[in-house]
Amino acid sequence: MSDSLKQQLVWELEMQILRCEALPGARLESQRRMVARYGVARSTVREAVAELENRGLLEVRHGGGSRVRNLLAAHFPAAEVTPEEATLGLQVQVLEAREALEGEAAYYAALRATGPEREALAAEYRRMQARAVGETTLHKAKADLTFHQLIADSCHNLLIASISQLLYSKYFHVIYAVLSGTLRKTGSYPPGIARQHAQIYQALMARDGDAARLAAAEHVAYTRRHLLESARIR
Amino acid sequence: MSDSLKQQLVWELEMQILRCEALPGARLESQRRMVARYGVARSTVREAVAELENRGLLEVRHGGGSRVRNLLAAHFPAAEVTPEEATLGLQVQVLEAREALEGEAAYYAALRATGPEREALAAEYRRMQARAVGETTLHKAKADLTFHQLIADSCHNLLIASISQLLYSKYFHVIYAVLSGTLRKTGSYPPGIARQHAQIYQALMARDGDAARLAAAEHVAYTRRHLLESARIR
DNA sequence: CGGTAAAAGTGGTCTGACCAAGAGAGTGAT
DNA sequence: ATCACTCTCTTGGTCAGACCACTTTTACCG
Repeated sequence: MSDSLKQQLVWELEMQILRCEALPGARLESQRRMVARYGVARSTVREAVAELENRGLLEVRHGGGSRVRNLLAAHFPAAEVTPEEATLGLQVQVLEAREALEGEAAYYAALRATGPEREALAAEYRRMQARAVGETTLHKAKADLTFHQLIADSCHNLLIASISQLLYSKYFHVIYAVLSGTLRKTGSYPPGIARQHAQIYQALMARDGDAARLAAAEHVAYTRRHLLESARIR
Repeated sequence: MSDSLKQQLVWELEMQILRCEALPGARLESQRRMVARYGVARSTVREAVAELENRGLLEVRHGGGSRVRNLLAAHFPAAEVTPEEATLGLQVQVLEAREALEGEAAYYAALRATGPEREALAAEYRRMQARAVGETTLHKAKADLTFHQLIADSCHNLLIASISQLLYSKYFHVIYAVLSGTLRKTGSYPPGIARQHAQIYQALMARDGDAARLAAAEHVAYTRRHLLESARIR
């Protein structure tokens, strides 16, 4: 017994989401474009999209398009951590999580990133380098996270992409405190950071998963060492 | 901010189900009749119905219409109890559950049954009386349960109606064993049964909740006494 | 560079039609 | 009385095209 056209479209769109072809936060293709792509009626598209919205996978806005939801967001309703809450202990915890997460993200991104994703990584890396001179600490922190989120987005693991997105958004002030605290105490951007970004980037382009994982983990470990040493100097 | 037409219809239909205006197992109004009743487009109706199907409240069949699902069925996936499994101990347990359930069902049905529901109860009661002569035990058991299910359906408590439906269908062979076992041992239909049905019926028609509850509970207690006495004779 | 307005894009709803599946009624045979 | 079969009607599924309402994007002006 074959499934209805609507059900087939539901599965097709669901697979796109699960396979990270449509990432959390990203716009889903418009209903009219789906009509053209799949050759079905707009009412059929609407029913399929409505089912995914109902199941919590999509957020649909009248006139505003449909977006893929972060499926973990509902399980993590904590508010964004404020600068005042960004204690040293919490900074260490966030770095621990990042070390575990970003190593694996880099590993799989090295192996799985598609052509367009690699190009996006290259463009973002160049943009990050070009802006390394003269940018404020806030911009540097944001550029760093944009780069890492791109890596997470390119590893084709919906959980890693979703967790990264939540981590970087909810704990942005903690991550920013790590960077700005280190800068305040050492007077300069730690020189290893740029080198490590380069190592991560080169491993990604070389599709060397092990090297990417090592470089990413060392990148975070290096930051943690700096953080703890700076805390000791006080 | 007002809700969409679809959302309004979803809530309207959901309320019908929760208020027992559309009972578990019953056919929902067809899509075309909803178009006429609510003055909205058929695609709007379809989207509303699809949402309720997706949430598990409805079962929709191509060409076969939509039916209200028993929301407890999914939590009670046990198969129907077979005649061989209908032990004396299980018969007693079923009677205990019936005593608790049917007393409350009768109470609220007495207070809440609508005009058409009272008419349906009256018609079913007359039909049950008319067929009391010459019917097989199986028919008598089924007529008895039809009457009690009607009472449950008329009490406007979705949980009571749903539990009753599951109890009468999954444990039909246990309930039938109670009746046929009593008949086998005493040689006749216990005379109190018809009188108790009459008492229940009269209390319902008089909208006497307390009397209905008492009569319904006594009806089951009487059946249990007979069952246990018959078991002792063996 | 910022603000505003217009245009374009998007979702929501509608009308009317046609296709496909199932339910119910009627009839005949056992 | 029951079962099987056929036909009709009802029901859901899908479609094309149109229009309304909301949001986003673009272009222009100060």
